Amino acid sequence: MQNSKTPEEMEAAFGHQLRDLRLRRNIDQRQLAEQAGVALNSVKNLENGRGATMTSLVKVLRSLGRADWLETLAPEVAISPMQMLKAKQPRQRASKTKGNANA
Amino acid sequence: MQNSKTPEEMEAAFGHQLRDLRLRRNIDQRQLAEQAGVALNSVKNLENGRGATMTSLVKVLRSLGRADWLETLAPEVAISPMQMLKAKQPRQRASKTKGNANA
DNA sequence: ATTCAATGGACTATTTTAAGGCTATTGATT
DNA sequence: AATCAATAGCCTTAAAATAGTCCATTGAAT
Repeated sequence: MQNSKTPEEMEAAFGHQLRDLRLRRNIDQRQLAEQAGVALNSVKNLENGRGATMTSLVKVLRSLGRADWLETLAPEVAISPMQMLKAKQPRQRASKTKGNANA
Repeated sequence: MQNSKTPEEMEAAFGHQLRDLRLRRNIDQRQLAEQAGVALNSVKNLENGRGATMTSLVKVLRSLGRADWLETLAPEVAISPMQMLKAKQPRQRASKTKGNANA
């Protein structure tokens, strides 16, 4: 069963989490905006899910000390040190073979 | 020690993770764009860290089946059922008291 | 080695967000 | 209950992202 939230709702819910993080640090939007190097309006937009850019998000997360979260998206595949040697990765592509890696 | 990556680098690194997710599903950028309901360019921008909106990000994550990730940002604070009763939450604010919640 | 599709990059027009300021609410503190 | 700062919301301008198209590059399959 999928998540039935609309993208708008998801953005708003996400904004709530951002606000929680900020409130736990007990700083106000203005302070966060200053520290992050974005406009106060950008913080408002983020927290209220009214539209924002990745750049603003990254800067704000950084300022909140949660930049590490951005690295938790892709479940890393552990590879052996031996494989590591040949594992250069210049521009992978999706292949045409019938079998899908995972659904 | 903080993460020394610049916001640009972080965005690029994040884009890589997005691409990995897509490749594991073995779909190409065009397919992902269609499914997500965004332009091919938006997917390119996301994966290459060339600037994107929250909206595009949310739509793409949704399409990749990783919308749940968006809910993992704020480490939820478990509160007792008793406290739960008084825990309505209409518009919290940062307070002025000297003690910071956490650094 | 050749073929061909997937990706990167550029360009233009349009839409959206950032930034900065200003006012109205509202919550926390007194 | 009165005060005052934190937040929401709107406005304008500049900057940035979206959408659509085209072409060059390159990886994968033959």
